[in-house]
Order: sequence, then C-alpha cells, then structure tokens
Amino acid sequence: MRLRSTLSGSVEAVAPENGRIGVYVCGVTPYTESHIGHAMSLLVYGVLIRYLRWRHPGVEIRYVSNYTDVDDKIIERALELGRDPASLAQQNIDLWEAQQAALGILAPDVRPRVTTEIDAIVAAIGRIIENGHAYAVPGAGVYFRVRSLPGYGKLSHRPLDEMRAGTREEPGHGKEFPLDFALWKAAKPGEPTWPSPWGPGRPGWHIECSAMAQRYLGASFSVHGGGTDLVFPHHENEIAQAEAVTGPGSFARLWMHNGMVLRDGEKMSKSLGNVVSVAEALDRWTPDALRLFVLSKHYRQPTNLTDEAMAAAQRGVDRLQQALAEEPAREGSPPPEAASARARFVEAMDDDLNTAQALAVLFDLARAINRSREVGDHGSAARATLRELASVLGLALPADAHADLSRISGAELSEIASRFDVAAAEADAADVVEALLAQRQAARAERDFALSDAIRDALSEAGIEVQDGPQGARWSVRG
RNA sequence: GGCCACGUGGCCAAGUGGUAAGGCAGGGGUCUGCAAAACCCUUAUCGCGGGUUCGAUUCCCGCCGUGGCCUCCA
Repeated sequence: MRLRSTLSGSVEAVAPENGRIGVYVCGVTPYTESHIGHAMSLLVYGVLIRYLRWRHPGVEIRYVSNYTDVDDKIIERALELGRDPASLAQQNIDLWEAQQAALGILAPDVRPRVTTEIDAIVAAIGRIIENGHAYAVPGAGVYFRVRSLPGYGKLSHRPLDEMRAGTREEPGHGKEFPLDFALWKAAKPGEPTWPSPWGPGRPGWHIECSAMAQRYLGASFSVHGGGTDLVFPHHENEIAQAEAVTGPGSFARLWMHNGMVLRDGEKMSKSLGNVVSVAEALDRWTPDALRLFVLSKHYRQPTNLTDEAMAAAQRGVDRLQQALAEEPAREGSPPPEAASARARFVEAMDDDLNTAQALAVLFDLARAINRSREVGDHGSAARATLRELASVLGLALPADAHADLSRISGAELSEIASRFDVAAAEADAADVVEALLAQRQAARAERDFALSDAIRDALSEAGIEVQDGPQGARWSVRG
C-alpha cells in the first residue's frame, strides 16, 4: 500500500524495514482524560495496522505507541490536585485503555512509557552528546544543538533561520541558540527525578519518542504517525535526535499525519469549552457510529464533529447492520458486486488509506445484499465479504447492537406492560418486550389494529422500535 | 506576518485532463392493515477571476473564504 509522507510530500510505498513493517504512533500525555481527537487519531492508525495485517498476512507488523507519562503538564496538574504525578498518569492511562477497548480501537503491540524507559532515554542522550549534537548546561540540563544538524527543518519544511523569527529567547537557561530544546531537564524541588550523568532530572519532551521508537523498532522503521499538530516541533525534533544517534537518513521512512477533529467548526480547546471527552462520546454515540464518522473522510483532512454528522453516521451504521441481519431464505448465486468488492476495497485502501472510498464499497455491498434478499436469495457469500471488510475497518456491526435495553427505563416498560395487561413480573426487560409483542400479534390476528398500534406507539415512546416483517415482528432500541 | 492544507448537490464526503463514488436528508413509487425497514426512480458542471489545453472541477497565477502549524497539543 501507499501513503502520503509528510517528509517527502509525495505518496510512497509502505515497505518493510529490517524484515518487518514497524509503525510508531505518538500516544497521549495522560495529564487528563482523553478526548475525541485522541480517539480519532489512534482509531485511524489502528485501521492502518488492521489493514496491513489483512493485506500482508505473512509480514510481521509491529505496532508501537507510547505514553509520555512524565511531563510538565502532568506535574502541574498533579500539583493542583495535590496528588502524586505517577498515580495521576496511571489513572488516566487505565481510563483511556478501557475507553479504547470500548471504542474497538486496536491495541498496540508495545506501549512503552517514559518512566520505564529512562535507561534507553539516558543512553540516547549520552550518544547525542558524544556525537556533538547536544551539550550539558550545569543546573539546567541537556540541550540539543539544533544548528549542528544540517537537515533540521526537513519534515516541517521550514528553514532554520525562518523558524528563529517567531521564537522568543529564554534567558537564563544557558541555551546556545533559541531553538535548542531540552533533552534532559535538571531536577526541581518536588518533581519526579531520575539519576543521570548530568545530574538528577527527567527527560525533556521529544527524546522519549525517538528513544523508544528505536528501541522497539530499530534504528530505521517503516512508518511514524501522529497528529498534524505534532509535525513541529515534536516530530522534527524526533528526527534530529534519532539522526544524532544513528546517523542521517535513519529513523522513520515515512511520516504520516492525521488531521484534527473540530467541534462545530472550531478546534477543541479548554478555553472554548468545546472539548468532547471520550466518556461523553461513548455516552452519546455508538462506537461504530464514531468509527464510521471518522472513516468517512480522508484521515489527513480536519474533521468536523457535529450532532448532525453523528446522526448521519449512526444511520449509516444501521444500514450496514440491516444488510447483515440474518433472515432465512434460500441460497442463491452471489450478487456480482461481491466479486469486485474485495478488489475495489483493496484499491481504495492501498491508495493512501482512502477509507471514505472503502466505505462506499461496503455500502454498495449492503445494497447488493438487500437487493438479492428482495428476490429471495440469502446472499451469504456477499454477507461474509461485507462482514470481513467491515472488520478490517474495525466496524463491529454486532448482531445485537439494538438489543441493549439497559438504557430503557424499566419503570416505563413495566407501566406499559400493565397498561396492556401483560404480566411484567419477568425480571428480564427483553421478556417484557417479547410479551408485549405477543400481545400485539394476537391483536393483529384479530385485526384489532387500534390495540396493536397503541402497543407499538407505546414502545416507540419508550425508545423501542417495532418492525413487522415476513417472519413476524422485530424490535430494536433506537440509537 | 510566515509555512501548509482545504473550498464538490440541502448536509457530510470521495474522485478524475474528456461533464462527478458513497452516506444522510428531501420528493415520487413498490411492499405493508398502517407504519418501519428494504428495493426502484429522482436532486451537482465542482468558491470567484484569469491562463495553459482540442478539452479543466481536475494543471498554473491571482483573489476571496475556512482550517491547521509557527508556544503545549492526537
């Protein structure tokens, strides 16, 4: 497959390095709970990995994504809350991992953290100093010597002198040059510290990623990803650090960046108060709807989260689910669309992860299945293809997606049951619904449509939709 | 101010030098006791102005607009 690389600006083939395809993606700094933008990012890279594994079954795909669990913000936040930075980070990581699982986001093979990789980081800094690309400033720490590296700025495509313009001097830190950045920060009172040849302290921001990426993927690897907001300075600095250790041209072959999630047209930010947390998203929308929303546009484009867009995404998911719903019928010849679907899907995904086009293949497949069902064919081959391709995109499309009654009011259901003289003693809400439907079916058999419609309306008001089909009535919880 | 993207039907969103996927919404129809779902039909010349070309939405220039980065950020 091919991906557009931020480094070269062109579309390049994803190729194995050192016998495998290694992918490193910048994870979160767990100083607070994660938001929908973090989820969108990892969701996309998870799809990339799923696709690579599906497309290249014989190739090892190693997926590494980190946690920067020591950093200014974590320390600052912990201080505000009067608690230990480590436990704060751990709490947010635990929450985030549970949420990722709920969202169906593929877990990385390795999730390194700064606090458990200090040895690798210290070793990397040592090499950078040895190679003349960094210098220690007593009492301040270690700085990377940006001007010593000729290629600095090649990722963000900005010459060094141009970047200098917007930079403010930081007096008192002993920097040789304003753009030099910290590899190691000398210990301050009350902060977590580790010993080092340059005195106690902690790693600066960028070094952890290059050190951990090279530790788990080697000096050079296939793909490095992250949000487009990380291009500068984070990824630029990662390249500089890595090349200062392993030489020019090492490190990631291809740099991939995803666009930002906007909320109602604006970037999510604390000051605007428009941050949508993962918790809120999970509460309001289904994982598949969020996934469909994210994948319905190209990963590099910014994506605007609106209630309308999410409603549309949910309806789209319903449509795919509907096509997969089992209904007994005879097996017929598979619709012709099924044969070409796989090829079209691969073509789309190979071309810079064009998930929007890939989704179109799924929807075409859904239509083909529904059409064949109209003429009495089961279409199971096409169904299996749809399910397989959907799973590559991480769409769960669970058969029981709309059977979850946990959000339906039990009291309301009991009230409806008693209103229609149905025994509501059943502990299981589903049994109550089934009993009501049986009552309704009896009414329909007697052509008492007033009663049957009243039951349907009552259930609908409670959030349960009833549909009559050839095999009887089916119910589903409104999304 | 500098750098980089983007501007496609009511909304969301792919895409191509030779008049444009898919989803949502709307309209008409089939099916249904009625609905719902599903199926069929139906809605676009691609921000504006130039240029290159036999031909541009697709390439180039300018303008307008939106977003991102340039400081922490997925």
